[in-house]
Amino acid sequence: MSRRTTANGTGGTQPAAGGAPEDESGPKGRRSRISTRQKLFHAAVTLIAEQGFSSTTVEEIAERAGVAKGTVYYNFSSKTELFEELLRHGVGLLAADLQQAATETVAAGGTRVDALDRMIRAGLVFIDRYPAFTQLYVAELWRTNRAWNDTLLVVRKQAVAIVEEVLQDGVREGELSEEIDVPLTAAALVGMVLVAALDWKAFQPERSLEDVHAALSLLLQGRVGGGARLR
Amino acid sequence: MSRRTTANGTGGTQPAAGGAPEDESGPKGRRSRISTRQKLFHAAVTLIAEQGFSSTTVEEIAERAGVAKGTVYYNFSSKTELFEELLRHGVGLLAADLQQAATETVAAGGTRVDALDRMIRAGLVFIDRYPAFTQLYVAELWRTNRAWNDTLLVVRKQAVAIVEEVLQDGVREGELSEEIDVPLTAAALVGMVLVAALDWKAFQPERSLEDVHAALSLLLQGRVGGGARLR
DNA sequence: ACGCTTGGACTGACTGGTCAGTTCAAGTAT
DNA sequence: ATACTTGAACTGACCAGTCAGTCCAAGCGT
Repeated sequence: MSRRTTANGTGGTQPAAGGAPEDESGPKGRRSRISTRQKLFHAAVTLIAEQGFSSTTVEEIAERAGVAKGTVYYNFSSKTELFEELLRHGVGLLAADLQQAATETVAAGGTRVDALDRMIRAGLVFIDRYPAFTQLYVAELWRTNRAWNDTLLVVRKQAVAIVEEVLQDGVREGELSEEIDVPLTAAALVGMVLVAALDWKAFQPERSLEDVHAALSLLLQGRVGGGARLR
Repeated sequence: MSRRTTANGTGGTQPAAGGAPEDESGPKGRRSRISTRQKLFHAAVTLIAEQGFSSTTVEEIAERAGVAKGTVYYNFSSKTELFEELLRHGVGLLAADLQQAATETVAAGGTRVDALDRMIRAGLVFIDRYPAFTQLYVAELWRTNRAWNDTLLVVRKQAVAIVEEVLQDGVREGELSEEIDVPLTAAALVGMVLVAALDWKAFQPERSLEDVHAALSLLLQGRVGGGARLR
C-alpha cells in the first residue's frame, strides 16, 4: 500500500505538448508536479524523435529534463505510459488546430478546397512548431506489435477524421468530384503534408513555410500541369 | 586477428530484398552463403518493421531465419551492418523499378505526367510486395543521431532524384508549370504515395491496388475539384 | 514566532534481467 | 581440404523499474 506512483491526479490538459520551446517560468520556487511533467514531455519527445523509443533510456530523459530517474516513475507509471500520454497530448493539439482552420474557413464563406488549403497550412505550422513530435509520430504509426498500438490508432483516427469530414462535405455539396475516394484521398493528403514538411525540416530547413505551403497548394489545386495551360 | 566476419565477398546485388514472400526452393542441399543472407534479410526486415531496430534481437532474427546466431555474425560483422545492407539493397530495387517506369513511359511517347502516374503505380507495386521494408524505411528516415544516418541519406537521394528528374524534364519542356518547386513537389509526391500505401496496407487491406492508384492519379492530375467541373 | 508534524515531490543507489558480440569445438557438404 | 554452419557457453555493458530515505512548504498548537 502507501505509495502508488500512478499519479493521474492532475487530470489531463497540461499546456506544453512536448516540443514547445517555452521558457519555464511557472510558480517559481514551488515544486509543481505539472511543470515537472511538462519538462519530461519536452525531454522525451526530442530524444525519442532522435533515437526512437527503445534506444532512449529513462535516465536520458530524466537527465535532459533536469530531474532524477525516480521522478519519472513518480510522475508516470512506466516509460510506455509517459510515451502514450505524449502521443495523446500532441495529437490533441494538432486536431484542435486542424478543426479550427476548417471551421473558420467554412464559416467565413470559403470553399472546401480553401478549407483544405488552410488545413495544410495549419499542419505545416504545427510541424514547424513541434517537429520532433511529428517525426516520432510518423516513425511509430505503422508499426505493429507495440504496446501503444491502440493509443496510436485512436489518435490517428482523431486527426484523419477531420480531413475526411471536409472531403465528405465537399463531395456532398458537389464541390468535389464524386469520383474521389474519401479515406484514401485523406490519407494521401495527410501524407503529402507530413512528408513534405519533414523533408523540409530535415533537408532544406532554410526554406520558408510559405514556400512549402505554395508547393503543396499547387498540388492540391491541380495546377502542376501546364504553366500556360498547354493542351 | 584471424576471423574477420566482414563478409562482403559476394559484392552486392542479391536477388531477394527482404520482404519477398518467395518460397525457399533454391539449390536444395547446397548451402550457399547467398541464400543464408537472403533468409536473414527477410527475417530482419519483417521483425524490424514490426518492432523497430533496437527492440529486435539478433537471436530473434536468427531464429526466424532458421539459422544459428553464430551464422549471423559469420555473414555480417554486426547487427547494424546487416541493417545497412538491407537498406541499400531494398532501395536499390525500388530505384530500379521507378527508373524503368519513367524511362519506358517516355520512350513510348507518354507525357511526363503519364510517367509520374506510372511511377506512382510502380511505387505501389513495390510497397505491395515489400510492405515491411517500406514501413521500416519511413520509420527511420527522419531520425537523427543514428549509426546508419549516412546510409539513409544516400539511399534516399537515390530514390527521390528519379522523381525530381522527371519533374525537371517536365518543366524544361513546358509540360509542367514553371511555378513548381521541384524538390518540394517531389517530396510531396513521394509522401503521398508512401503514406497512402501504408494506410492502405494497415487500415484497409481489402482495397485493391487499382483503387489506391486511381485515388492518387486523381490527385496528381488535379481532378479532385468539380465532378462536372462546376464553376 | 517557534518547535513539531504531515505529506507531496523528489532522489539515486541498487536489483534483476536482457542482449550484442565473442569464442570455439564439432559437424556437414563439396 | 575448404567453406560454411551449428549451438552453446560466456562476458560485459546497459537498462527498466524499485524503494528507503531526503527535502521542504504549509499547517498547527503553544
